[in-house]
Amino acid sequence: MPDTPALGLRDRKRIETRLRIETAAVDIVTAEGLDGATVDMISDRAGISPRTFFNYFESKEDAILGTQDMGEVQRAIAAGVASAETDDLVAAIVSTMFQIFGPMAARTQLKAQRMALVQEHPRLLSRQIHQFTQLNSTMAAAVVEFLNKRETTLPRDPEHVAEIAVATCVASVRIAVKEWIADGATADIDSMYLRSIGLTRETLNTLQ
Amino acid sequence: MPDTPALGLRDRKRIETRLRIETAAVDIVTAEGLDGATVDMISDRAGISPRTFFNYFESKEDAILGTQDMGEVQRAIAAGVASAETDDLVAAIVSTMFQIFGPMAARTQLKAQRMALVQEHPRLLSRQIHQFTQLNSTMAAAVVEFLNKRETTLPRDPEHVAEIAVATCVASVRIAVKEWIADGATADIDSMYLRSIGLTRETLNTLQ
DNA sequence: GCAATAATTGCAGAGACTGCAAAAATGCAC
DNA sequence: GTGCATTTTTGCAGTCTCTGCAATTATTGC
Repeated sequence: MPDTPALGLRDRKRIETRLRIETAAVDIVTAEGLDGATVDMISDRAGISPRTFFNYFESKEDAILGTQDMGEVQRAIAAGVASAETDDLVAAIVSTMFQIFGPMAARTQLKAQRMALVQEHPRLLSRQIHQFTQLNSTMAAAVVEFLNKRETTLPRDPEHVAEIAVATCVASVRIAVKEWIADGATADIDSMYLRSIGLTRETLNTLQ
Repeated sequence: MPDTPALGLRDRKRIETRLRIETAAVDIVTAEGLDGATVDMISDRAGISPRTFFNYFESKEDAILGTQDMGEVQRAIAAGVASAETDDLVAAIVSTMFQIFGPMAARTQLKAQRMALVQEHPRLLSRQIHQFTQLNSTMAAAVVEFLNKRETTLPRDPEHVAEIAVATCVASVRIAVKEWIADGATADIDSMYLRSIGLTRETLNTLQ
């Protein structure tokens, strides 16, 4: 780990404010529904002005989803797939996703609450899919790297094959998470991971 | 084909108005960009009041995408997969998609223009993905049917495997279309279909 | 033609979001 | 701690999307 550059008061406050907004957003939407929650209400509970809300988030939906710095996540994903120790592509993709999103998903009440909201409100799901779509190309690029390193015979069309591979794995993670939520969000990350891999394998067998 | 029940003036006008709105929306967005185009401008060109615009479409994006009756499409998809003559699941899914969306996509200038817009504007893409996501469960159900009929050994988890299978095939269709657009939208539907199948096969081989 | 039904419209209003410039908070050098 | 530069917050005015409601107009079946 590189030295944390000793965040000053200004930065710490910013992070804290951001979290306060996210929490307020999720709480109010949980209580009042997606349309019942207004930016005014959220700002009010977070103790900021409505104008400041939009300094932190582009939209109400982003605040609810807690859109984090996607650049950060992108770099983590690329690094994760590239440095995977396995030669198994499915395992490389899925485990990278779990390394990155797993801790987010399972540890805090906020994240669990948020995931439930996403299942409940199609509009949020759509926005989240949009975020993931932006990640897909990064992941696909990392997968092409992966293939370049290990396979002697590359697919004829590595970029496009990589995109489909990513779509497949992402779908299996999404479905494992969906079931995790349906089960009351009790199981641990490892079992989600295993389930996700299992689903992918079964699907491949079925499709072949 | 069942007799068309001889649409009256009222219904014909409605269909025509709907089309005028879609066309106006696509034209103006093409010219002015997604944010440059307002509902007022679109309504104006379509010769209706802004209020009427919202009688036809829930949002600006829907007008641009020309959201058609999804119930119709859902039934067509279910029927298509169920009645596929092949035993090859990938072929069944992909060819059904092409049967339904192919004619839409390739025949008219409007549709081609629309597809270009979707590639260009991430916000539209995510909205469209969202629409497809809603189709996914219908398709997945049809796939489970398909598996029930043909496979002696069902996957342990047919519903979820079906969802992932659908996601995989949809992704390959999406990417084939994307490349079709990139190539200037010149190739025919058959070559898109073959390309889509080919991509899926290559991906499966790579992932196995 | 006439009544029933459906489509269009205007209007008023809520809510999301933006640009701008003033005010407050913070960081840093002295 | 004082003063100055930089950020952050905020208020305000304004645009745009979208909704409910009630009046108006068009289509239909009789």
